[in-house]
Amino acid sequence: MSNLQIAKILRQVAASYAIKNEAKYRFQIIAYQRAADAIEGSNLEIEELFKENKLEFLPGVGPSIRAHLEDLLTKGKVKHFEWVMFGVPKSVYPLLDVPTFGPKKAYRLVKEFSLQDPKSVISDIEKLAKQGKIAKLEGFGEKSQEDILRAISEFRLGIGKTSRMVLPYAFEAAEKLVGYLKASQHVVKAVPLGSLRRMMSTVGDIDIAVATNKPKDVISHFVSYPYKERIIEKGEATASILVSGGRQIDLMTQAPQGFGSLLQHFTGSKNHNIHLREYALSKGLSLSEYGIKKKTKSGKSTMVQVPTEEEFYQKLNMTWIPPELREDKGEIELAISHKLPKLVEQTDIKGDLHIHSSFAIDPSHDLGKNSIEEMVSQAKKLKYEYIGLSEHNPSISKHNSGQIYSLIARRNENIEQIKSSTKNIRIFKLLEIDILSNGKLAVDHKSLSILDGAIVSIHSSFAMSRDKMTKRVIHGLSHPKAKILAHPTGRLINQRVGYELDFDKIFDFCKKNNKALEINSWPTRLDLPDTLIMEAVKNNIKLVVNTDSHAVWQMDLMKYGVAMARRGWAKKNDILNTLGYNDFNEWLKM
DNA sequence: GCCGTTTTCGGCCCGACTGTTTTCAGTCG
Repeated sequence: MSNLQIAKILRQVAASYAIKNEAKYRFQIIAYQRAADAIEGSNLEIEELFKENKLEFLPGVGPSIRAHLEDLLTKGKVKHFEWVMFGVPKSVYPLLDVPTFGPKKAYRLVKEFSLQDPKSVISDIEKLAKQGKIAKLEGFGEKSQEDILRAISEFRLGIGKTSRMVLPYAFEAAEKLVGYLKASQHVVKAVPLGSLRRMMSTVGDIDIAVATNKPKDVISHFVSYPYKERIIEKGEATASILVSGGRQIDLMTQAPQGFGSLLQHFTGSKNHNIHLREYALSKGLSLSEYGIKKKTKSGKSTMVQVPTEEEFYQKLNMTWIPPELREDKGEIELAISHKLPKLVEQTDIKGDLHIHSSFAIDPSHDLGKNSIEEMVSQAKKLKYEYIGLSEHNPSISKHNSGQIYSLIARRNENIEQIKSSTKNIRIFKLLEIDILSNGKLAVDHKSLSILDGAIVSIHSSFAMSRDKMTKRVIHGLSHPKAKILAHPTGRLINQRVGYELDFDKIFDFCKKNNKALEINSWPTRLDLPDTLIMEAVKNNIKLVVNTDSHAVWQMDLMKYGVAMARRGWAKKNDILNTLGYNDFNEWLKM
């Protein structure tokens, strides 16, 4: 059962509680929703966590829900869930997927019109709305009837449910909008926040905060955005629009002197904010996007505004928390005790080791677009100390091992020539080598011996059992020259989930044998994912941040890999390519 | 039902916006 399916069931339980007695089950509803959020947002498969007895490490899943999940995954049903859902027509649940429908509205309409069939309930409601029957109900009207019709039609078109954007695309979209907003003279500052600022690997909505003394003017400028499809809502301080492609953009405004609290609020994450606000409450403070409210002895409350985010956290006696950490994974406690780790920064990176040039090595996979010289020259521009050339190995179906050897040797000679005429940068002779389905490398020992090291990776036969795949990878990493496992999960964001690996075993092997895992910066890879980076860091596994560049411009993607490292709480000393040339070279030989 | 830098009991974030309403319910972030 997938994470999404499990989360959906938990949301149905929450909705059922809400339908039965919202007041009575208020906290159960929150608990089930929070558990659903946690499961949906986890990159790790719940089914696997369950098998490994690690469900308890999932925040928001306590003893009760954990026991229910165990029943769900072993028996396929849960007595307690059946009890909660008893009496709620099954036709309520499909409606919950349609925006603007919550448990109350869905239940009300299902009951009012005796709609029993979950398969047809959405079109049944659409028909009723078209017949004007919904507007006649008490509490409904023409406008809500129209809203329902639009929501259903947009739901059918997939608007709002479109796949989440990869980071660079989201940056581009946000930049375009910020540029447009800044054309208004009333905009003092405009900053993209939300998951984009936290550098999540994918971004759903684009959130933008504006500092202004004229919120009304800014909002009317915002909703006149030329690429707008429609206005979702428009108020005194905030507004939301839908742009082409079905993407939502949310805007919040705040006076410049209170902008710090808006930055904090709108950056999130939701769970970070909830935890922070609960902590503040225990100190007698109430937090919101407007500032910090303090109750005085007379019972009145005063509001303190803060212009910067640093001051916001400072007023709570906490260290400022980097946005990448704001996921409620322990950062608040550490900020209170001023013990947050110092995260790795892009300027710490001394070299990029996963570089594909256009050298005619006749590779098994795609060749780079630019020459070795061009890639090296770009590395110099980026102020790197070293670069690793790591084209794919020569195709094994087209060449025998002797031919493979001479292709690699020719590339090495080419590198040597460039080395002799190049100053201020060192070059490693690497290669990205396929781990074949039997675990052997696609290049033999003799060819490996003329390399400084090898990056190994999986590019075929993805559908393998977890056990077999783990053995395959470990076998591939066993050669002394194989030092780095590239894009370890094989995932492609929005395209495929990747293969299954037992990371406990991989970590163990890497630690004992001085191997490193790659954090691949390619926007649709971002692999390792942040949650696994966090695990790796906890286990003291060495990591390398690479771009996997196939062209000069792609070497700028390093920032995304570093962002993932930071989201995984990696410090400078967790990342091997922050080492100077000599130290890195030493490690390669280990 | 979850959770712990005042707590293993007793709390539980805070607000915007819309539609249908003369004061609020529902949904959303």
